[in-house]
Amino acid sequence: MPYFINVILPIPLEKLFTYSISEAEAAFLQPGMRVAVPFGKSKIYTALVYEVHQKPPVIYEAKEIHQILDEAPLVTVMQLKHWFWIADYYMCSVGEVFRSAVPNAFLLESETLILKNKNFQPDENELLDDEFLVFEALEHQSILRVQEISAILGKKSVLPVLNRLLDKNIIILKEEVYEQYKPKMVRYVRMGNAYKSEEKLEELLNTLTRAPKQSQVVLTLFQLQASSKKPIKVSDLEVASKSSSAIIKTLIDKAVLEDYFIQTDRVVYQDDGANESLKSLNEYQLAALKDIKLSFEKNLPTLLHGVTSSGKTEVYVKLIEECIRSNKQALYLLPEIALTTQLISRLQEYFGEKVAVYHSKYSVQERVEVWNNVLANKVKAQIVIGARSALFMPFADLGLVIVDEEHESSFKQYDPAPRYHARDAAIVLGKLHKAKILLGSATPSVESYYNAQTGKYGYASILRRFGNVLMPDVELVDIKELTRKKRMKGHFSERLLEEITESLESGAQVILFQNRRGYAPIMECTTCGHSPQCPNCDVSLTYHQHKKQLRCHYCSYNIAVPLACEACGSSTLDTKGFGTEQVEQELQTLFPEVKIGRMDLDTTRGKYGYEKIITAFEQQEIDILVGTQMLTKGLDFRNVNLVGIMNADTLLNFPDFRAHERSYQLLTQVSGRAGRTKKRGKVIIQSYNPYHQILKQVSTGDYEGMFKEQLYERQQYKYPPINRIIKVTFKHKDYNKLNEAAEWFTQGLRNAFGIHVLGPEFPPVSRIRNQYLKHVLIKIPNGQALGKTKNSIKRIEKSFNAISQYASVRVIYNVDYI
DNA sequence: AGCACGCCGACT
DNA sequence: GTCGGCGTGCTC
Repeated sequence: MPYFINVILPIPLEKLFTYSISEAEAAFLQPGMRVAVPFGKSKIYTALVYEVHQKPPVIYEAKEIHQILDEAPLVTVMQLKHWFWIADYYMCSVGEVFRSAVPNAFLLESETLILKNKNFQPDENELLDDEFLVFEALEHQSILRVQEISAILGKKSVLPVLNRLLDKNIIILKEEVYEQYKPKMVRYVRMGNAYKSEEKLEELLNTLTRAPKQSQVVLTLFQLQASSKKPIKVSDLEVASKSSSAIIKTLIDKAVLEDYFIQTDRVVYQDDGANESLKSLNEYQLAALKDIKLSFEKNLPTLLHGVTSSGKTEVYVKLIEECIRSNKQALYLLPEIALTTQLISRLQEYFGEKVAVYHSKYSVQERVEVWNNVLANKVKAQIVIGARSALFMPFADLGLVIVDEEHESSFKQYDPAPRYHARDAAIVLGKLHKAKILLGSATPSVESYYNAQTGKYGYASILRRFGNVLMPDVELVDIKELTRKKRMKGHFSERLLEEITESLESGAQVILFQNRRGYAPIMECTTCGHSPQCPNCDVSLTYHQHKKQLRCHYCSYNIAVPLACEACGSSTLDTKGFGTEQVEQELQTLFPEVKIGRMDLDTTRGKYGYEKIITAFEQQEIDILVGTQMLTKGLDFRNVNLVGIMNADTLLNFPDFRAHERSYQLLTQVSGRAGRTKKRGKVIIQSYNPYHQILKQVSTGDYEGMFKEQLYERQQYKYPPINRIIKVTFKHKDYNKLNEAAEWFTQGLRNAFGIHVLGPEFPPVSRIRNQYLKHVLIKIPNGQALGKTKNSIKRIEKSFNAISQYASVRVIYNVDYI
């Protein structure tokens, strides 16, 4: 009786693939185990077993699997269920979910190796030049990679040569699969077998009298062994004996010492014994906690609306504590940029090594370790804290899901697929596990607040700051008037400068917010009006003074700053607009004595770039910190009492229906950085339009007002949360083909959904990396069945792809587009 | 998505 | 004449 498995491959194809297996393999394999399978003509992929069965495929012959990679399932059945939900809801393949859900190290791929055929002696004279080169290389090195052959021959196309050699029986090809994950081994040392007895040892020490360094090492090893029974690390021995690795190596070579390896975990928690007990909650936190629990009893996901600095984290900690007490796992999701050492070490103080961190800056191996620990339901990974991808951990028994900064748009993955919203996917995950779900924010998204109002979510709030610190005093400054009267110093109003001076004099720190990096977004010739453009994208190049470059923020194209206008040749180049670099520079001119730091994408590269700036600011080595929206998240600086927003208008005028909501959130969050201790903080918002409703709502902390207004507008224009939206993007390098294709597809959509289809339209940046883009928005009324709608869209796509000239146009779906 | 196959222009 | 450009179709 034949056996088969259906597997998930990490590729963007809708279907599962069927492979044949032996009876023994069928008895062994379970859903969630990995197998290596041949795919296409030459590739071997890692696939995940979805089901084992006995139904032979009808229209094709199933290939055999290459090998089994796991002894036990790596992925749980619950996860598979969750993956299928994500694939279905966000309109992508399960394979794509698979690809982004597991650590990269689990997805080994094959590499073609070229080996010499030892059973065959060719006549060298019959070989062509390039064939001989490869043959000769194989005489020296028995295994070659395709890439190496390409280097030997000095050309790219090696396949024809390899095929000829293959025909002549000179070489054999081998697909090698390799595990990327190697457990970390620590090297230990002990005495060699020959020297275990005391007399031998004495003999040894006598022979070593002329090698004092070596005998020192041996003696130190004895001391170390005497003081502790534990194995001795080579590195420890080296330090303790004040010797070098060369000396130890000599001893190992002489078999006096012997080294050996033990596997260890890379992620080591340093317990400094400062297990701080949880601060007791104040009355407002307690009240919120009570409300949360009431709503948990009704099995509702619950929104915790707590103003900035109200102590939401303490409430989370209480809930986590209860969760782990009942021996369940907890998931704590945060936006990437809020995952600071500050917060992690705080949690580790409470929960010690039970906390596992999972995010993109961790190495492949570290991620594998967290994965394995969660899968085995180990105590040391009972609490997983991480950015959005942490929700893909293989939880065995999840009891609590917390999504902090719930409103953050970075929870939505933009590229590549799956374009999921971590908050919503986490809610679904939580429901699968029957876990408690808490969303927290100082400025909830309109969606979540709406859900709380309509009873889909429970609701709890903390509307006081911790320790009764007052909300900051927000002052709006009209820079339109001031600019007209020429009373601005660069981009600073007098009011802002006054406040900065005052703050610095009182020894406090200042944060300045400008949501644009670089020096100026545009460089322009004042003679002819020409501005340098990116050759690959439809944008002006941004001027970065620090590096004396013009850069494209979309494709990283860059050139040196030109001395003269490339269009008319005049040297009248000027800049338009301003970014963080310029703010920093002006500030330095205005306050020459003051230390200024800048925090944006350009200064936070590298694993610890971000940390360094934050630490410097914390330790008050920096007086004024200029930055982009990176500043907004979860940073807790005690000594900041002034926050300045250089220009609120770029935010407000962003062409998107969420621009106002987002401005409110961003401005409120930045403002929240001011005055976190006793003294009341001050916020200055500069704007050309200080009478804007949103700015007023920010200054009075009127969330409710903002929400009502936004909801009204969304109702009027049929946007979320009233309707769902799916954004369809078309992408192609040929402008005309893209237009035609988008038009064709949209017509199909209009036939199906009528007026609920908007577009096609070019986005503000209509070409990126030489690919033109066009968007279509589909609004789906609440009553309309989502599944059916998606099916109709997929049907339209099918007939679209059947038109050969359109087939090369990429179609990208973004469900619940943000 | 890869990757092979196949058909066309530009160079040793 | 080959090399490599990319358009097309397929993957159990």
